[in-house]
Amino acid sequence: MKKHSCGFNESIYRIALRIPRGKVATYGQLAAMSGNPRAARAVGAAMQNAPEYMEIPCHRVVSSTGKLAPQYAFGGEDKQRALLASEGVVFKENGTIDLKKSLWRP
DNA sequence: AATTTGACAGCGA
DNA sequence: GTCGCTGCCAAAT
Repeated sequence: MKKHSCGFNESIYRIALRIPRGKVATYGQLAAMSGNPRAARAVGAAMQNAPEYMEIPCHRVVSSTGKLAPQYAFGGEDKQRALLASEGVVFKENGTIDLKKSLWRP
């Protein structure tokens, strides 16, 4: 046994991996599931630190407003949008995610 | 050990 | 309906 990263991050990764394909979860939602409904920002930080070998679908994690991550996060919102759409996520005309239909429901 | 940053969320004008 | 500011948490430097 050894100390991996901090427990908080671990919880976030664990939940993020539970997000089914075709659905998306908000940072605040992951935060609430990990036990800190106010740690939405910490979730974002955790995602940024998320090791690639974990294969975390961070592209399925979006803001509560249905807005996607900034350009520097995935190489372009357009890219993330196409990827999510490819998985079955429903988007609105304005390019934001339709959380009404694609929000992950545990 | 302390300070600053950050891929947010919620409320108000 | 759009735009901006504040508040919260944890990690990294």
